[in-house]
Amino acid sequence: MDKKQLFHQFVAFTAAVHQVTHELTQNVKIDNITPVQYKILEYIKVSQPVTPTEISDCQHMSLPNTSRELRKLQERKFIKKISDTEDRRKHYVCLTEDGEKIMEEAFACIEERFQQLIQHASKNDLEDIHHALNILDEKVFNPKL
Amino acid sequence: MDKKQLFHQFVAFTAAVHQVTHELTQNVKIDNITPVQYKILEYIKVSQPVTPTEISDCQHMSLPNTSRELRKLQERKFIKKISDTEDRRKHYVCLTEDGEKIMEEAFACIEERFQQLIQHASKNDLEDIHHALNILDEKVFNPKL
DNA sequence: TCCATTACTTATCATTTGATAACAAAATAG
DNA sequence: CTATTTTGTTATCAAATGATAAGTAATGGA
Repeated sequence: MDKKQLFHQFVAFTAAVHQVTHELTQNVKIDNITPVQYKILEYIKVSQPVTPTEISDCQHMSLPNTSRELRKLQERKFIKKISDTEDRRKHYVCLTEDGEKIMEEAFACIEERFQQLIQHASKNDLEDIHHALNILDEKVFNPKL
Repeated sequence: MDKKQLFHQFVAFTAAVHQVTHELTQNVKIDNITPVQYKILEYIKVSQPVTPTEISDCQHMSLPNTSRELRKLQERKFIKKISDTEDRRKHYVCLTEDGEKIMEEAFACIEERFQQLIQHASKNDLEDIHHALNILDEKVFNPKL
């Protein structure tokens, strides 16, 4: 396996991944939420509780801009902030009940589309996919130091 | 393999893919080019010649906005337009020599980072990765109808 | 106690991006 | 030939995002 060739395959693959994730998420239309706000909610949903600094790092945006978007999400009652009892500079961000509700709906919508995507896969195919995801995760996308 | 479980693995995987592609491309800093413009150039690079309509569809942006960005890229001599001799409404967009140059540099930069990412992979690992990419492409991301 | 650092907020401004209307030219269908 | 459709452009406006300066409060170290 030539490493150069593998790179080209990798590029094509990531392009396909971006394309498909776009298709899966495009019809998730939460009322008046911007793409960046959705990304933040998605991150909170799977990682809560998180601090603004973690969101900032992970979503590649500055802390002031993160703070602004969090304020908007808080005003709309999708998230809440709890300050750390140890270090009172820190704030933990969580979804509210409303926030949980809309994110569960969003994920359900994405899952439905995902299931359509693999509807024709056999039991063996599913095993293969599972295994392939593991391999790539382990050897490329989540390399253990 | 439970399909629900597979979905969760899929979500985590795509998040990791986005994260890694961001890291691979983040230090590609072409002088004064916006993210959207870079995306367009990347698409032209791998698919040229392409029409504005194709770019518009593929990059999920309106034709007027596509046209605007193409004009800017043309003003900076990164791309050129050639009209179809058959159907003179159509314009084929290609990279100029300058455009080719900057995109080759960009890809070289990304490839370098990619090679770092897999530097510790054995010959067998590379085979595994190659195979895993094929499986996923075939069964999930480029499903043949 | 004083100073530096960390975590976060507020405010402001510029740029990028998205949305839409109006238009022109070429092709195509009736 | 005329009407419609396709392909693309220009112009304009609103909204989202990015960048930066300045400030607050809590922590921790000298």
